[in-house]
Amino acid sequence: MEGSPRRTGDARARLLDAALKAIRTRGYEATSVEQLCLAAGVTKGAFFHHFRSKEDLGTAAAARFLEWLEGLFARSGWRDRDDPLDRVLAYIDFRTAILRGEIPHFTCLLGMMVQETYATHPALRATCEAGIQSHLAPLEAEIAAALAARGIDGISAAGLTLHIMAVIQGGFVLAKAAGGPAPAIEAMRHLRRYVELLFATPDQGQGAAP
Amino acid sequence: MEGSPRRTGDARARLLDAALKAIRTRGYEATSVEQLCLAAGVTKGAFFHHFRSKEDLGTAAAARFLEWLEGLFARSGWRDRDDPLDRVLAYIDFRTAILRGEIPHFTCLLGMMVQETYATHPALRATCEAGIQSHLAPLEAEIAAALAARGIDGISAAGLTLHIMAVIQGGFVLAKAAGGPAPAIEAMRHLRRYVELLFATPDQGQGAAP
DNA sequence: GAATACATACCAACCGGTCGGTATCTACCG
DNA sequence: CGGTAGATACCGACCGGTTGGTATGTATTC
Repeated sequence: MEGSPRRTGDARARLLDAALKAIRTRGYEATSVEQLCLAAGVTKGAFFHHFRSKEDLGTAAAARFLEWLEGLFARSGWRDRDDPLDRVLAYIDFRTAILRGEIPHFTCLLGMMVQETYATHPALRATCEAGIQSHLAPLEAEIAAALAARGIDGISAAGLTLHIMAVIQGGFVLAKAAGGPAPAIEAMRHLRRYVELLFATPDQGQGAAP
Repeated sequence: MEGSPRRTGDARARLLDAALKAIRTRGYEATSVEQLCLAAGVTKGAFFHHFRSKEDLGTAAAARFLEWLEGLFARSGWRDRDDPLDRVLAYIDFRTAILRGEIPHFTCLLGMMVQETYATHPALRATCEAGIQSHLAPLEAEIAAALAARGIDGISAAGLTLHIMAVIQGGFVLAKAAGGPAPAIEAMRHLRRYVELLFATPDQGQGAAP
């Protein structure tokens, strides 16, 4: 009776893990619930016990991915520096350091899924957008602090945060096209240089004459 | 010879047009050949007369998209300036100017499709990669010329081209997440500033303000 | 004994793809 | 000039397999 190895209770987690891998590899639409069940070693009954629909699975997968991502970034210690600018650069450096190994291991489930579903599954689109925003919030706070510390105005923290995320997401796209992380790494190198340049510029915010 | 308005012969073009729209809206996997036939007003027989398979349609759609894109950029006249750097900036400006209207009208079929197929359809992945490279080649040439003209080394034209494309593709991802082009426009603004900063050599003041 | 956590069996709709047939145009022959 | 053989363009019924989803049954836990 004691220590009985219960197989029950883990079906949901196994399905979610399978979903993360599958969606990051083949995308949301190309991932069928049958394949997912097969990969997770459960049956369809288990799937629809834990998820009302495939879309519901997508929502849960987005949440799970975000959890995993936040754990990863928390462990990286990118916010441990004293200077806000150093934290921003540390974020970029960590993002670059992640770019190794197999493509599905470093790409973004939210970015992939939102592209497939923005026009067809409004709920999934909103979930992905919220997830990205949630991940970006602390970065934006650090950028705002860095801008304030150097007295730079004329540049919004939100805008620069968006730009950074664009380079990251675009890097993923190019990595998939190239079959490896090289283009993404190159793009991140330029991004770092931009941030350095931006904060090194002696006098900023002269954009009076467009 | 002349004149005779033949209704036949346009099925392929209609299918391709429908495919461009559908893939840019819902993606490759979520687009079924039956939906395509319905949208194009033809039957399945016509589809499989012109395309061996759905993957073949994907290849043809990529080629068609590239054709359309090249026509668009040729008409924009971004290479008409005298200075190579101005051409690069004109490319960025045109890319920014395009960011209007409905999302499927300005996003990239190649970037979308390659993400869905990089792991499952190697031929489509290669086609998309080649298409992106083909579009980028003239931009890279202008960047190389601009770097040479200012005597800037330590920066590769290919790398900077990749970075620019990453911002563009990432902008599309964020636009789909946000439901509008605003984040993409913001990212492009930063990209332009980066290129300006990069080419503005502090000790060599070449003030060619337009 | 009620709720939870699954498994099994099943379904209608849809998927990519095939196949036999037809209408139209072109090439060549006489 | 008419006839016809062949290629091209397209139609629409059909196929086996897969899709997301359901209905029901059963073992375990609280």
